[in-house]
Amino acid sequence: MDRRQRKSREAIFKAFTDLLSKKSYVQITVGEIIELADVGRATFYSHFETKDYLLKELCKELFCHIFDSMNSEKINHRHIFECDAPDSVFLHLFQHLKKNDNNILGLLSCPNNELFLQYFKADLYQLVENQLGLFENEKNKNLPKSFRINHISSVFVETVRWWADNGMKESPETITEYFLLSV
Amino acid sequence: MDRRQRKSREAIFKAFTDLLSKKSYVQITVGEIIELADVGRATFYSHFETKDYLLKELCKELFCHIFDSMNSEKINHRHIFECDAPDSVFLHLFQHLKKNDNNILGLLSCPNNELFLQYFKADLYQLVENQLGLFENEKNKNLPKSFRINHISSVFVETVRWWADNGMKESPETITEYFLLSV
DNA sequence: TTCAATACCGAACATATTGTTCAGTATAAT
DNA sequence: ATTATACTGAACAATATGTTCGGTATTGAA
Repeated sequence: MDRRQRKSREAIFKAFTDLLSKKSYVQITVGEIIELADVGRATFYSHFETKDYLLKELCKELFCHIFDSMNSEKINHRHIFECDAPDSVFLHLFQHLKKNDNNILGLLSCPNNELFLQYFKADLYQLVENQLGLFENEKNKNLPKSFRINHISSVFVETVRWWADNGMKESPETITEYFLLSV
Repeated sequence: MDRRQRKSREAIFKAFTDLLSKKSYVQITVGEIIELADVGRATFYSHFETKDYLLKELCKELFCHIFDSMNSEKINHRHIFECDAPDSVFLHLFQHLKKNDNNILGLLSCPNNELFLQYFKADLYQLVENQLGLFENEKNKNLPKSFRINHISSVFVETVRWWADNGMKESPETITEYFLLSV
């Protein structure tokens, strides 16, 4: 990719995430983004069809980052620890969220974040589906599969939201425990 | 209240809910509402500060309706059945939702419904808090109270959302069972 | 019935945002 | 050095929001 393109793209992302830490998605205008990113109006629209697409792209980047680093960490850990604890993948996710890379938590807890949650959950569904066996017990074994996937993903998101709304005082380990106890 | 006021107000509500059954909240413009309601622009703004306030008022009316009728039904039932089944209040809620009064389900499952969910949950929290004892078990008894209230309310909302997204094929009784098994 | 209060009308208005266009300029790759 | 391509920035049309105001119609009370 052309260096100019990359620079513009990154400037827009940076401006966008900076603004997201201050106000909610719907309150942010394209005018603000390009002013902060210091790029021309036409440049913005040559990169992103609309503001929604920008959010979509941002989510994609975030999840690539989180899931990739999660996978690589998992592979690394496998060399150190023999055990592959059932909850490790969610613990990792909570740990990444605590770092709050790129204001992802702001997106989770701000109003009018439905669009973001949609993307977040879509990725989460895959993860949960792979780990579905871990959550099976006497009570839930007869519930429809799609119901259980939706349920577990939702509980995860809501756990993060509660955590964020209450100042993230608990450690990732504690939150993982809360999550596993309530799911 | 002046009859004219009442008529305008109801015309606006009706137009709004009609539009909500066809498109999502953000896609609806004030212009469309007043055209369908057949009221002047100034009239709309003399009734509702913004479109968001209109949604807020609509939610308020819906919940008053649901909660009130729930309470009155509960009182009526108490005369017939001696038993006050622990799940009855949620079953009642599911039943009301199945009727889909005023396209409330459209609001639940449409994109960009965060604002509505906010109001929905706020009312739900009260209900859940009152019924919190019903959900206590060995696993969750040590979790923070606010976490549990948020958890149960979220699971309720997500259960309804899943139900609606899958065509509401299950009966309110079945969904109540799903809810109670997974919460 | 009369009358004062008030809700409504509707058009015009200022303001803000979105997304497009285009001619000119700067930068990259080869 | 040349060609291709990305950026600029201002202008533009289109759309939506929320306000204002003079005139009209309805209401509720005397």
